[in-house]
Amino acid sequence: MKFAVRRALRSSLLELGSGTKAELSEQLGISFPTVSKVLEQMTKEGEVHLLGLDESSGGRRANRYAFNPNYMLGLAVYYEKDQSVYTLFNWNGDLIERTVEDGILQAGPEALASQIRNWAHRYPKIRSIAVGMPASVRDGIIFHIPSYSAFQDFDLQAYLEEMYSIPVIVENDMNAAVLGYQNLSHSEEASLVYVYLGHNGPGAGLLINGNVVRGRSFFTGEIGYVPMSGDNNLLHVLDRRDSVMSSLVEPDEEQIDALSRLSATLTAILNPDAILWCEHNLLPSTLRSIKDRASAYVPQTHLPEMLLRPWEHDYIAGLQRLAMDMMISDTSTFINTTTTNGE
Amino acid sequence: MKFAVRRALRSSLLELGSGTKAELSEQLGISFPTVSKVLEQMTKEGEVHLLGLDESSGGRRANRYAFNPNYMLGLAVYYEKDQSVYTLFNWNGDLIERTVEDGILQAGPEALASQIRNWAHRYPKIRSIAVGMPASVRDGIIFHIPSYSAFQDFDLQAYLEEMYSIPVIVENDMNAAVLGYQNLSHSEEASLVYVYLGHNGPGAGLLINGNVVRGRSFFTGEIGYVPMSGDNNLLHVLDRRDSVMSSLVEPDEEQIDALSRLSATLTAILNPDAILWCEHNLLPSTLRSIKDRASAYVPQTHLPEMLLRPWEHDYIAGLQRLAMDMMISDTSTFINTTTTNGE
DNA sequence: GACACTTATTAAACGGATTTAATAAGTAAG
DNA sequence: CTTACTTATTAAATCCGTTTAATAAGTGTC
Repeated sequence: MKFAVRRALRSSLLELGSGTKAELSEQLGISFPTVSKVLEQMTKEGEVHLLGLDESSGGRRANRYAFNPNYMLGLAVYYEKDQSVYTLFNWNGDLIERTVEDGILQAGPEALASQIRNWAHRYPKIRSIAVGMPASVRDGIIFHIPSYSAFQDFDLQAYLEEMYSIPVIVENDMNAAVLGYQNLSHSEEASLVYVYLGHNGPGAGLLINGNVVRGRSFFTGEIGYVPMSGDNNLLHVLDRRDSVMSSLVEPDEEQIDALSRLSATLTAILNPDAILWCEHNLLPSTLRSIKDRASAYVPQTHLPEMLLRPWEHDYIAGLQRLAMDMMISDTSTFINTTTTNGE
Repeated sequence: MKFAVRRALRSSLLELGSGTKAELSEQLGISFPTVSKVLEQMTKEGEVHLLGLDESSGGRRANRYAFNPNYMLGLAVYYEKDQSVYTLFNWNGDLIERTVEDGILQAGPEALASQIRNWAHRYPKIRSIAVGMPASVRDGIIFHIPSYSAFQDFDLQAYLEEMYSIPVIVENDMNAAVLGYQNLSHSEEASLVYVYLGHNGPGAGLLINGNVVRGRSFFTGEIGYVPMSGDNNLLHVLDRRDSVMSSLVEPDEEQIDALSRLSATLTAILNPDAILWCEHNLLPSTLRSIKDRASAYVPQTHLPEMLLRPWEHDYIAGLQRLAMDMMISDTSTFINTTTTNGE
């Protein structure tokens, strides 16, 4: 059986928005008859719609096809201490519904699963769920989570997949955010660092040549430990007052210097394409100071782009992208047609 | 035409040393008849030899095949200021011939090509050439080379391939070394940092999740710029006396501290599997001091393996691996043996 | 040493995707 | 309105690797 062709067609249609059989065949390097047959089947199943006829380019007019954006839905969720944010979206990335609930992490996996159950029942078209967690994650297993011991070493992916028979992916918050930026900026092969300076201490998500870096012991991105001048490290410098966030509204010289050193260090080691900072952590003027000062440490031409970014937005975008990736590989239509628990 | 099967057979035979048709079919997931046909062809061409019959496992005894190690040869060369090292090896990685010539970089590409010409003529079986250079390289083009302006922005790969019609790959010295270590340690997906502390200032080769990192502007691994305490950076600290190498035979406290900070920084940012140091740069006791001190900056469990390595050895191994990769994909036998008439 | 049994290899049938040919649908010129 | 030409789609033939069946080559037993 050839899901492969269908997968390829899905991602091409996603990329192009719409396409004729000839275009798709050309783009994918798959022969016209094969594309034609699979597309025919997808049309019959309702996954693809016929948009109409193209303008003639001199001969017979071609049929133009597009994905039915509501054929599958994806659910992106992230959990933080004080809130849980659910985003339901369709194939186009359009927002269908968004709700913000209270924080639920302290209640453990069951509580989390029961909130998700709601969504799965209300929208049987949900074909994938992407879950963001403030934790180290590999292969769906939560390896290191600071304050919520119920999740420690818990295989959240298997747990949820078992429960709802829908593909689930679990990802760390900063990794999801950096994937989100990658997706929004269409930089497939880029090396990116997404820096977060928040309540739980600083942290970073790393993408190198387009791939997430996790590290041998899930310690990647623990930039709080980067040594600074004297006996300090970055965490010490940033955390000298009570709240990190408020302190950086008016950062002192040493804090600016520390972030410049971090930028220079990242440049000298990785030479990334961009460093992304959360816009609620830094003022634009602060970022300018950091950039200026960093060029004292490292030749300016090698400094990456430095941008202030809306973190929640990128985070959700990353989760959406992960959910989309799973939907592209979805095989459920081959096995049987959707069985829904009516209301 | 299906090179793919042949390529797969080559790499399987390389990995296993030898195999029966059934084993190879099993290992590759390719059907027995297909394996059989291609292997038959390879035997006819001399690329593969029949070793003999296996012991019976209860029924008919199976034919065992192995690669003819001398069917193709690879040439690995690296150029440094004072010497040029040529290594000729066969499919098994056995050394066939090794010569060390005087440094030739200052003479420019033509001189280099004429030395290579010698080898190509003496050994027409050479099917690939891997060239190591103390320079930033991407796609065979030399982008940044400190003292040898004749090579600046020169497409060395195209130049040599054009000249000898043999696949050529050009790679940076530290990148080749880290690839060499990866190969020798059989760690396909590892993240590794290979640190060099030498005459031209410190530098590092980075492998992340098994892939070479080059950086947006070829600045990856320029660890001399990593900021240290006060206004120093790593280069300043190491380079305070005339020769870096001699200074590190008896490094002072500050130099040990600098290398510890570097190790801690790499750990906090990348959390790699190993950091490799050139054994001619550091004494074992120095490395122990660095390790001890690094654990003051970063929790010890997250520190990578730290090893002293024979740099030239790893460098050559990396070049050999690159040459081997090209030989596995070699297609030249298809071109000149299109007519297969019996005699 | 014939016979049953196991495994390797070879030969033939099958299937799926591609290449090639045929047909349908449209445009523009005369 | 017919004809020549262009392009899209459908149908038939082909190619290639796999699945399946048949044959060859051993081993051990009675």
